[in-house]
Amino acid sequence: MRYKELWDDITKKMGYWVDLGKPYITFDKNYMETLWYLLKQFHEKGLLYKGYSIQPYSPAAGTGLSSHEINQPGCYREVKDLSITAQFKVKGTSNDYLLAWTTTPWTLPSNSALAVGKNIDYVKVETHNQYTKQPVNVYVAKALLNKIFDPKKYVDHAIFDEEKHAGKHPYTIIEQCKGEHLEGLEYEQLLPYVKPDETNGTAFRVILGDFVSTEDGTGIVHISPTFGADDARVAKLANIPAILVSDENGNPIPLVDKRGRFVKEVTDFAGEAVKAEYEPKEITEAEGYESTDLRIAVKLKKSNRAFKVEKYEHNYPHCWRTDKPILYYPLDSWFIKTTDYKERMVELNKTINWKPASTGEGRFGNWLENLVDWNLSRSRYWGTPLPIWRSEEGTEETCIGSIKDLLEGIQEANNSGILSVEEVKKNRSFLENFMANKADLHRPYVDDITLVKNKTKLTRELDLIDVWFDSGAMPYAQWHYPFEQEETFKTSFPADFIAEGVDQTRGWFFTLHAIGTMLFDSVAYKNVISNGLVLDKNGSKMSKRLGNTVNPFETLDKFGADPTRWYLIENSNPWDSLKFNEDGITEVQRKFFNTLQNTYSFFALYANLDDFDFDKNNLIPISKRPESDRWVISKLHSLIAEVDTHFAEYEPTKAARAMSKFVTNDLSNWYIRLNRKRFWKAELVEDKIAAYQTLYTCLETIALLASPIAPFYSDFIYRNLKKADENDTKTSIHLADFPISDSELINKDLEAQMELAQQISSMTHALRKKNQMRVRQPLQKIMVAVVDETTQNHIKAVQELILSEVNVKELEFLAPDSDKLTKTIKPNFKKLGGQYGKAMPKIAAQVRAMTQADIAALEQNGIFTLNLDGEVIPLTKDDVEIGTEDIEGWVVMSENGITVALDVNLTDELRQEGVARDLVNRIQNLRKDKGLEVQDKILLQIEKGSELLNAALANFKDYICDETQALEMDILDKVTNSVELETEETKVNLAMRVHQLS
RNA sequence: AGGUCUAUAGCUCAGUUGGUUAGAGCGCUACACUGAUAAUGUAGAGGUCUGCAGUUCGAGUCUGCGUAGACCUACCA
Repeated sequence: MRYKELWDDITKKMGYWVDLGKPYITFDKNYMETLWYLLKQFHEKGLLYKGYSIQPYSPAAGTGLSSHEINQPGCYREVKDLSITAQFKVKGTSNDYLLAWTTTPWTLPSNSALAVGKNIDYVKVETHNQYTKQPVNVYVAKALLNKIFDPKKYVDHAIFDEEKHAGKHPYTIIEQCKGEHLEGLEYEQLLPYVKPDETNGTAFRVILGDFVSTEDGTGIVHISPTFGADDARVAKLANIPAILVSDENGNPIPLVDKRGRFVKEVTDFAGEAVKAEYEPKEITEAEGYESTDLRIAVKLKKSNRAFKVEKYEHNYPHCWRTDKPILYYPLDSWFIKTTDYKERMVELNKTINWKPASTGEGRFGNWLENLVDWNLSRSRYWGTPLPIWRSEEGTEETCIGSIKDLLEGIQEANNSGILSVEEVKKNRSFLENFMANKADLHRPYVDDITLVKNKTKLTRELDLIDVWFDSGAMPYAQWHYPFEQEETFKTSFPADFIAEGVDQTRGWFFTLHAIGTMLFDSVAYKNVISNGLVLDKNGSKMSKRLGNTVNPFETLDKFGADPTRWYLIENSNPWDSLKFNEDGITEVQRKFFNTLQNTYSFFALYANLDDFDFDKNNLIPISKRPESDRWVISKLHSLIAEVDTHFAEYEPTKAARAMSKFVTNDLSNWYIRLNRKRFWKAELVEDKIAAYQTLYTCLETIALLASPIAPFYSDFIYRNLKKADENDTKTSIHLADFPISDSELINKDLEAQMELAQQISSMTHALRKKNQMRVRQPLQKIMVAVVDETTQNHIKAVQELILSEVNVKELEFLAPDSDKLTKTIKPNFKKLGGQYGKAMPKIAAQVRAMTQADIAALEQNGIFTLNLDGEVIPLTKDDVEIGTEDIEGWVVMSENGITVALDVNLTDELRQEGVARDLVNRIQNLRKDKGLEVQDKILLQIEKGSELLNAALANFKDYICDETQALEMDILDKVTNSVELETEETKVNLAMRVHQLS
C-alpha cells in the first residue's frame, strides 16, 4: 500500500486508463473466497494432490528456503568438498564400469539411475583402478578423456598389454558410441543398503538427461531422485523409482532425515550427519573423527568402486540463518495436476493471437509442451492459505470452497462431539471474531480451526498458495465470482487482450491460461501483447549499479506524457525491446507534435479572424470542393482505414507511423503549403469556407485517431475545435466515437495524381539544382515522357500544380513513340524466372542487349522473339519492364519510368521576370526589417540602372506593386536617401516610405 | 546448459509470398523559400544488409553453423 499513491500518481500522469477507484486486492475477503472456490473446483475434479518436490532445505534450521532466500548475497560460498568418481558395475560383465562423478558422496546410497547425454560421444576405456590396481574397463565421455586420464599414458590398443606388463599403467580406447546407445544399460547397485520399490519401474538403468554436459566429471551423471530437482524430473520421466524407507508412521522418507542424518537402514552411518557442519563441534573436533563423506570414499576405494577421490572447490548455497550448507531435499507440496490438461492448453493457445507470434508459439508453446505439475505450496506466513483440512494419517480431507462452507463446517465440527473442549473453544472464538471482523481467512486465524469428517479430526494443511494463483484467478475473483456479479463476469470473460512483459510468460500469462483452460475450458484472453523491455540508449539493461536508469517521473515532467507515449509506441513495436533515448522524444515533439500544433495554430489564426464556425449540417459537399481538398480528404479516409486496421490487429506502432506520415507529409508539407493563399483572401468566399471545413475535418479526425496514443494533446485540440461547433456538446474526445472510413471519399486516382505531381516537382527541382537554376528564376518549359496513357492523364490533371510548384511556364508531353526518346528495357524477373529458371541469366543478357528498334518492335507488335541456343522464346510486354531514359538534346532525369526534361534556356522576358521576383523578395525583406505589418502599404522610388533592370521594372511594375503592397512605384533617374539592394543579376537603388493613412 | 528474440546508413527504424539501383526520418553538407517563420522546401554525401557455408537461374529475405546482445528457465552433478 505504500506505493499505491505513487503508482496512482504516475498512472494519471502518463494517461494510463484504468479504474483506480476499484483496484482488485488479492487479500480482500471476497477475492479470497473466490480463490477458495476455484481451488475447491480443482479439488473436486481430483486435480489437487499432495506430493513432494525437491527444494532447498536447511536441516540446521529445519526449514525450507525459497529461491529468493538462496539468491541473497553471501549465500553461495566457495567450499571444498570431497568429490568421488564412482564405478558402477555393468550387469553381466566381469569388470565393465560406468564412471560418474559427485561432490555429494552422501547421496550415493540413494543412487537409482545414471544419466547420459543423447548426442554425447562416449568411449569404453581399458585401464586399471589406481587404488586396487585391478584391471577395469570404464565408460566416460570422449570429450573428458584428457581430464580423467593423463594423455601421456594413452597407448594404441595393439600394444596395451605389452605396456601394461612393463608396469606403465597405460589406458586405451576399445569402443566408442553415442549416449543414446548406452540408454537402458543396467548396472549393479553401488551401495545396497536399501532396495528400491520396483513395482512401477526398474532402477539402476542408464537413462537420457537433457542437462548432461561435458564440462565437468565424466559425462555420466549420478541420479538420486530424492536429492536433486533435475534428478527427480528425469527419473519420473523414465519411471525410475526413488530409494525410500518407511518412517515410524509408515510414510516413505529418503535415506536422510530432516535433521540431515542418515536413517538407521544405512547401517554403516546410521544417525550420523551427512555433512560435518551439522554435527556439534565436540564431535567433529574430537580425535579420530572422520566425516561420512570420507568414510564412504574409503569404503568404495576398498571395494574397487572408487575410480578417483579428490577435494573439489565449488560454489554451494548456505542457509542465511545458520550459515550451514543447505541440502536439496524432498518436501511435501500441493500440486495442481496441470499435466492432465496439457493437450487442451496447447490447443486453446493456438486460438490466441500473440504479439509477437513467436512468443506464443515458441516460448509459451514450448513451455506448455514441457509442462510439469504446478507446485502450489509456499511455506510462508503472508498470503492466501490453502483451504484444505486433512486428518493426521492423510486418510480424510476436505477442501473448503466458500465462507459459508467454512462456517457450517465449524458448526458441524463443534456439534460432532469429536473435538476436545479446547478445540471447540478455538472454533467458537474464530466464529465470534470473524463475525466481528476481528478475524479473516488469513493465518493465524484459520490455523485455529479444526473440522470433522467421517468422525475424524481434520486440521489445516499449513501451506499457503502460490501468489501466481492469486493473479491467475483475477478474471473471476475481481468480481467475486460466482458469489456475486455473475453477469459482469460473463460479459468480461474472456478478456479481449492482456499486455504484460515478456518475462511474464511463465507467470501471469500461464496462470491465467491454466485456470481458464482447466476450470472453464476457455482461453482467459483472446489477444496478448507481451511487451519487451526498455533498455538504455546503448541497448544495455537499466540497472542502479550502472547508473543508466531513467526516472519516469522526470521524463514525464520534462517532455510531457504524450510525446513520451508517442515515442514509445512509434519508435518500435511494443514487443521489441526499446533502446530508450531522450533525443527520440525530442524528435517526436518537434516532428509530430510541433507540426500538428503549427497546423492547428494556422487554422486557429485565420478561423478566429474570420469568425469561422464549423456547422456540420451546413457543409459544402466534398465533391464540390477543389481538387486539393478532395485529395487531402481522400488521403484522410485512407488513413482512417489504415489506422483502424492496425489498431484492430494490435499493431499500434504501424498506426502511429501512418498518422505521423499523414500529419507531416500530406497535411502540413503539402496541403497547407499549397493552399495557404486560400486562407489569405479577404472575404469569406465559398472556396475559403471549403478550405476551412477541409482543414477542420482533418484536424478533428487526426485528433480522434491519435487519441488512444496521445490522450491529452488530442483532447486539447478537439475541445478547442469544438468551441467553434455549436452542435457538438461532447466534453471530451474520449467520449466521442472513433472515425469511420468512407470509401466513397477515397479516390485512388487522385492520390496517384498527387504523388506524380510530387515526384515530377522533385525531379524538376533536382534538375534545376544540377544546372544551378534557382527556383525564383522562371523557366519556359518541361517535357515529360511517360510510357502509358493513364500516367499521362494523371499528370495532366495536376499539371498546373506542378508548374506553379517548380516555377515553369509550360508542360509538354512527349509521345511514347517519339523518336527523341531513348528507352530502357529490363526483364521481369519474377515472371520470366518462374517460367525459364536456369536460362534466366542468358535471357536477361539478351533482353538488355535489345536495341531501340527491337524495343519499338516489341511495343508495336506486342511480341518479340528471342533465340536462345536454338530455343525460341517469345517475349510479351508483360515479360519486360520498359522505361524511358533519355531525351536527345535535353537535360533529363529519369525515375520510375518517368522522364523529365527541363528547358534551361532563358529568354529576355524570363530573365526580367526573374529580376522582378528577386526584387520583390528583397523589398519584402526590407519591409520586414523595418518592422512593417502585413497590411501596411508602401510607396517606392526606384533608380534606373542596368538595361535588364529597367526592362524588368517596366514590364513587371504591376506584379511588383501587387506583391509588395506598394501603392506607387516611381522609376526615377536619381533617388535620394536610397538604399542599395543586390539581386542575383543586378544592383538596385531604391527608397521605401510607409504610406500614412490620413 | 536449454528455449525465444534481435543484428540493415553516424542514430532510430521500414523492407510483403526470394526477383536484380536496399528505403524513410533524424543528424551532416549545400541550396532555396521568407505572410505557418524558434517554421518550411529541395538536393547531396553516407550500406560487404553481423560472419561463414549451403539451397536457388536469383538471397537483406530460406536453411545450417558461428559471433554479439536481450529475455526466460534450469543447473553447477
